[in-house]
Amino acid sequence: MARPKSDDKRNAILAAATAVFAERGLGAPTSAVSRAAGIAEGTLFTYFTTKDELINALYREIKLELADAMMSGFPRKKSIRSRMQHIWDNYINWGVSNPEPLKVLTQLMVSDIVTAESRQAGMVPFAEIQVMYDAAIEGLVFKESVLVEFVSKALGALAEAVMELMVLNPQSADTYRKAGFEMFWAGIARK
Amino acid sequence: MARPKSDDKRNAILAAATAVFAERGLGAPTSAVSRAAGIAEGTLFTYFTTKDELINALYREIKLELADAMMSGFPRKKSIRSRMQHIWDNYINWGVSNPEPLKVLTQLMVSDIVTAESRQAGMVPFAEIQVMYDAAIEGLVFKESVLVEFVSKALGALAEAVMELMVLNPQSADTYRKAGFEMFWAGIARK
Amino acid sequence: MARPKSDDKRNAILAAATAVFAERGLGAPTSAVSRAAGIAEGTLFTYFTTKDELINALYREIKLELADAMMSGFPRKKSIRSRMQHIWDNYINWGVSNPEPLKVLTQLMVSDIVTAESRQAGMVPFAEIQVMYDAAIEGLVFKESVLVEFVSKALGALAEAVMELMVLNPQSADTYRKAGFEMFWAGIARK
Amino acid sequence: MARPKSDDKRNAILAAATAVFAERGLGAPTSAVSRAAGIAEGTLFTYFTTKDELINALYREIKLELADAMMSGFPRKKSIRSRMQHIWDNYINWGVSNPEPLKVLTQLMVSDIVTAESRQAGMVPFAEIQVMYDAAIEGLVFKESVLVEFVSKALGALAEAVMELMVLNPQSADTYRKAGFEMFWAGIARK
DNA sequence: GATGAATGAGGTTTCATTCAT
DNA sequence: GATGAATGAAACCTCATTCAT
Repeated sequence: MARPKSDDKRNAILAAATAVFAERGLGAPTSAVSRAAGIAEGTLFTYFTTKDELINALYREIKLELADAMMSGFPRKKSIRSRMQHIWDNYINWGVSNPEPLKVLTQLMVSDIVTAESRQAGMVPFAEIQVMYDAAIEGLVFKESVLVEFVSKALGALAEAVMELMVLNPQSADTYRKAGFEMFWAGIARK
Repeated sequence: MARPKSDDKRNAILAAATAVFAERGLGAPTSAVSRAAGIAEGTLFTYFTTKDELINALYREIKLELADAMMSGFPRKKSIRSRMQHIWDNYINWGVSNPEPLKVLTQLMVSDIVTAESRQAGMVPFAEIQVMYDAAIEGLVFKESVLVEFVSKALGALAEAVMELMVLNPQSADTYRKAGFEMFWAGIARK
Repeated sequence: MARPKSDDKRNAILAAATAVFAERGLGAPTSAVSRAAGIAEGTLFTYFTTKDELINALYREIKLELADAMMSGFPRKKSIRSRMQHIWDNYINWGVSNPEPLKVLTQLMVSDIVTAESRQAGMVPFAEIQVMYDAAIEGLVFKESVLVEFVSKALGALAEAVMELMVLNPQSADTYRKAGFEMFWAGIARK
Repeated sequence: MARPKSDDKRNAILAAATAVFAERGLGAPTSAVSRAAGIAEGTLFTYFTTKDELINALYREIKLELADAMMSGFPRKKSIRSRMQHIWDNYINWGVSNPEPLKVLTQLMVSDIVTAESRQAGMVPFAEIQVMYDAAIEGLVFKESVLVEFVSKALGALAEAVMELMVLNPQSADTYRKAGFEMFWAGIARK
């Protein structure tokens, strides 16, 4: 089935789903999504044959947006630490300015509805970051015991923790952001 | 006095709920839980008036088990680092040997069904750990910029990340565990 | 099965049922009745094998109370009109001072749960009134076209109407009561 | 524009509800209603969001039909007595030829499910009758002690009583009908 | 393609009744 | 006899999905 007519409509559905799922959880009815998108209940299903498919598409979409945000202005020529800091800052900034996608992503990450394929696909746009990790390991920038998958996992976990704290205590936001990155870098970097 | 409400049955329901929710998510039907517990559909509701109440009770229950696991053999007399390490190791061990409660807890933590009261109650058994954090900050063991809430959040986030990696790559389990704690400690400790 | 031990308990159940059904309708759960009666859920069923049986017993009970109230001080020696007036007044008084039984009775009268037998039984205590009606017809006190069953039905219908109005507009209570009886008597009596 | 919500279907549901509730009481399951209406269980809820709403709609519907029946051919130019007689006869005729709506209406009238708003709405189509009552009182056709609300209440109560008797003893139907109206009129009219 | 009424399986919860204690 | 936990059949209602318009 070729791509349906209107990309606008598809995007409206994805945006609506983000808002609705953020507020009511993934269990929210598709009717709420279509209403928020300003389309008929049935129309949703010409763009996504199934609620599960919508959820998987949403996962990939948010991951893509996140990757975009993290890579925008990526300082390819600067030091590993600078690049790392760039990723960290952009991630945090994105999360803080996009609380709904962040909240949905959090739920998506622990949901069984998201398939292995979608998770795979969600990692693709982060390829460049992976490449950097590998280079950093090969270039002896990271401790020898550190494994690539640990780097990204730790960064993600710490960033999420920091974002949650920032939301709870906005006045300490900068302290959290700095402490988080320091912990990350001290745990990764050689010496 | 008729049959008393049995704690065994209550526990059976909680155990069944853990297994069912771990496999099918919090959206799993209560009928699946009662079937798994070996009781009639209606019986579940003499122990928990509502599905939401069951979920909240389950949250508190798992938190309690986790606290038990983390505090068992807690070396009150040893150094902060040792005590920290103890908590870290026990948390990781508990998670690895209790994958179902861990999975359910992960979902519970991002679910709107768990009330603020339950979250409050879930923190009570961790009071001793909080006390230790405070002492460590006052005793200048932690960096001056570190805030208490950051300590626990970071520990939790890193531990979860490490556990996930351990499940995915069991052969690197020890490397992850060690790297995780090192990152945590380096990010927290003075000097 | 012989009459169970405690008549007190049986009466407590009946009284509780009156209160509960008056407030929540006949659809109210038996558990609410037993709670109001201060007994265990199961105990109710040693006194009434079935909810339907309880309801039928309640119907007969209320009818009996009503008959008692209506016949107390019945002026057997006075004129038909006086005796009629007595019945009318006592009915109205009973209804006004016993709103709960009245409300339940109203529901009982249109409910399919009350069997033909119960309705039959409910009429027995009113036998003396029936006798009076017959005598009045034979004695040419009533119009020749008036049929006995019409007399009692009309009295009941008008009395209920009057009671409802009295509850709505207590300040016109006496006007209603008087107008009601006048209508009844003028419609029944010869000349 | 998809299938429009059909009035036919709405009416079918209302008709089915009348039949089902007449036979089994207001406690009858909605599934019985939808089955009788020849629609799916869920469809009922696209027309009435709630069972209570269905019941309230049914109340207003029956009241409307009744008003229609009572006012058809209303002799606006004739005497008060003639108009009163018209209303009486039409009410009785409607009740006798529509036993199911009558039975349901009887239950509806004592049910707590019917809201104050619905009762208010149910009175609207009877406005013209009210106007006539007022005129009759002002024009000194009624006794001075008679209050408007008593007129309608008494008429309703007597008519219902008469209808019940007619159903029980069809061969005395005319006697009841006549006696009923005479009682009503004698109780109301001056002289 | 868009619409939204129709569908019916399935979900949570209630409740009359039973029966172990 | 009294108790109240246990039972499981409904009950009402929701919702993903289909399909007539």
